[in-house]
Amino acid sequence: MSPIAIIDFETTGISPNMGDRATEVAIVMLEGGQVVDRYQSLMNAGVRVNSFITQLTGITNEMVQAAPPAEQVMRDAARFVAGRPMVAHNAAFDKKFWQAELARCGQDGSHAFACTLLLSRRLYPQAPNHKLGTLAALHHLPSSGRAHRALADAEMAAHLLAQMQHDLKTRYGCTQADHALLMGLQRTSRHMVGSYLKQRAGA
DNA sequence: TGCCAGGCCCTCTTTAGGGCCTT
Repeated sequence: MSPIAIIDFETTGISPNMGDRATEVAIVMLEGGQVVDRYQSLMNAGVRVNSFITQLTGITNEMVQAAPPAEQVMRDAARFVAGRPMVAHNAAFDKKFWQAELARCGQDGSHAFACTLLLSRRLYPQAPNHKLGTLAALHHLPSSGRAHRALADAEMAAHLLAQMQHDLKTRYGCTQADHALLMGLQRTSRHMVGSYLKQRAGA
């Protein structure tokens, strides 16, 4: 199965349209249910990090000021992804920052994003909620660092995706739990999930 | 200091409102 790039951004806020910028990015490459490669870097976009964000993430102004320029980091990140299909938890958020930060260095960010939040709502409707930490605890996924740091969250999302691929194979008989199947599943109404997966399993 | 977005999804819905999720 071809690799999938799972990405997570730490940022100064929730909206690049309102001037928020990325402070850290991590990308984990998942292949055959295993993490096979990682990229992580803080980045300096020349903006201040407020106290709420520092408390949430542990990322300080000093850390950001000492980091490489955002454009350099984003070029490296794009090179690392190399056009592979992408996944994030609440992908609408990370996709916005991926596109906004790449646009600042004149690069195209129109990658196909699958979303573990949307997929979780379809595969695990019984979950108490669909926060990344809750789902990781629910599935007894390994944790590898402080939550709300990019690499730890990207790895957690990668483990969640691997769990989903496993469940798609063992519970629903989907032998090809690839990115195309995930994109189709997240576009499927939750009432149609069973018939969609049955159709894909038989394909 | 306090505030900001936006797509998805549910329901006491569809000519709408509000919670969830991300930082």
